[in-house]
Amino acid sequence: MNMQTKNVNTHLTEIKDYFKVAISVDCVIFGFDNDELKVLLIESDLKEYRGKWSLLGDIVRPDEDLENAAYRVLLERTGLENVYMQQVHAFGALNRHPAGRVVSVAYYSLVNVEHIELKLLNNDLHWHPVKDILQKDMAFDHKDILNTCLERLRQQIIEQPVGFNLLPRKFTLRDLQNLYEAILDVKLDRRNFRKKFFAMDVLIDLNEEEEEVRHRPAKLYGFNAERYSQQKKKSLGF
Amino acid sequence: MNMQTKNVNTHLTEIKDYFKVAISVDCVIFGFDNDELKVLLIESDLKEYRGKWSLLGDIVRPDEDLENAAYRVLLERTGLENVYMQQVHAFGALNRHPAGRVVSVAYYSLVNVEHIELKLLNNDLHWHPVKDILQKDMAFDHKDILNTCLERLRQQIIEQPVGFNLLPRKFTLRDLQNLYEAILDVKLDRRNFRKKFFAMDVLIDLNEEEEEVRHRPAKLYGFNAERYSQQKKKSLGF
DNA sequence: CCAAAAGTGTTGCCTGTACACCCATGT
DNA sequence: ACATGGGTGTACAGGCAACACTTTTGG
Repeated sequence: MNMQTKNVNTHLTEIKDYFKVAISVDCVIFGFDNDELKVLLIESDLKEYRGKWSLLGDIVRPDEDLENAAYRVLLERTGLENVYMQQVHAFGALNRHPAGRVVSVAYYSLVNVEHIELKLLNNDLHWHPVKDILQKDMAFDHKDILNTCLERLRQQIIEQPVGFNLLPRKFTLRDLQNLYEAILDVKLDRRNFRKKFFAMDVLIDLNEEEEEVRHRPAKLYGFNAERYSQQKKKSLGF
Repeated sequence: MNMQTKNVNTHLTEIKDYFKVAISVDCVIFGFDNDELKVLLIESDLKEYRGKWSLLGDIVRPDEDLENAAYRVLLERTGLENVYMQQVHAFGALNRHPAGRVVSVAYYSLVNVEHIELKLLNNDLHWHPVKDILQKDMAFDHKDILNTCLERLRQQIIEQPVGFNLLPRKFTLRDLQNLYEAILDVKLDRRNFRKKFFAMDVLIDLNEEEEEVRHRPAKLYGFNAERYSQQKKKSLGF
């Protein structure tokens, strides 16, 4: 075998290897319930990760782009469409997947848990408090992915009011503040918090109140999506 | 043309029978010269993009992770190691590559143009003012990638003093300000700019001055990398 | 001595933060 | 009536932005 041929063959083999990779998406689906930030997980079906929790993901199909794949996973698993979703990071460590080379693109999304609950029954999905799950092992490098997405979420909600996506259509200011306190793991001043959001001018006063609470009922607000998009640039700066 | 020097893009076409999906990295290499933000590009060798400019990228090999691939591209093309680099976004549109499905992970890096100049001679790389290149067509979706990375860079330098990576080891405050003004495309107040950076405490007074200028010479400063890492969290907030 | 850019402080404003009392409801 | 959380305003401090004159060098 002469040098030239050898080089060519070697190279072709290597080139073929280049295509033995797969692309997947992993979705970090955040919800907010019971004043806790939660994440939607499934038990891993790989024997290597028996009993460990896994994010929702799938291989990207030849006929769909990355975003489509992420939305598809979300739709298949939760039945939800038109959800807030954002690409966060690509994870490509060599041995991150036991079956071979799989590069995964992580997305995080924010959903209203109430919209999902019914569908959970036919499914093996479960909401987990993020604080708890971070103490445990997860499948693959999903702990890394979760941490990275959580970090991004924290950064995001102090820059833009994306937190609304986690709340029901009607909510109280206390709900909103609990959300921020849970995600950022801080205590915030009630008066200053209100001032900030009223100044942002993204709340719609629905002229309704809570009911069945044993204290003064709080007013209910909605989220003004139109004003939100105008105000994207403003920082919240906690 | 022998096999060794052939470009990967050519291989893609040749072996399209085996084709499934490939992962590549694309590097947006920023430099700062002549008071302009520049980006390092190469002329595309694909006939589809004849005469158009392309980012520096390559297929990710089976034995390297994403970051390694990006550093390899940088090393091969510029001879530089230990460069500031950051992953920005994964691009996976269906038809972004004419030879087939290639998902590309974009990285941006900041280099000191002086460290590269000599090596450019043996190469078909060229620095382009970012402002100019954004007016022109680019190969693939590289304009998107460039825009996304530029946006990230802008965000980054107002949060952390990463701009130092674009400057020589010794620089004046005017250099630093020019850098910020060029990247952010704004005019900044000289006194406030100085105050801000002195307060940040990341500048080392080298007790040296410019020479051969026909006006009062400016003092030269260095960058205190140690203090920088402590102060990462502080915002600059322009 | 002229041109050109370097260097230097103060003030007002705006934003963030700390903080305490009265109000409406259910029990 | 009481317990519980809802709703509200003010004062202080720190950070940001606006602004003009003197200094040093080369020509």
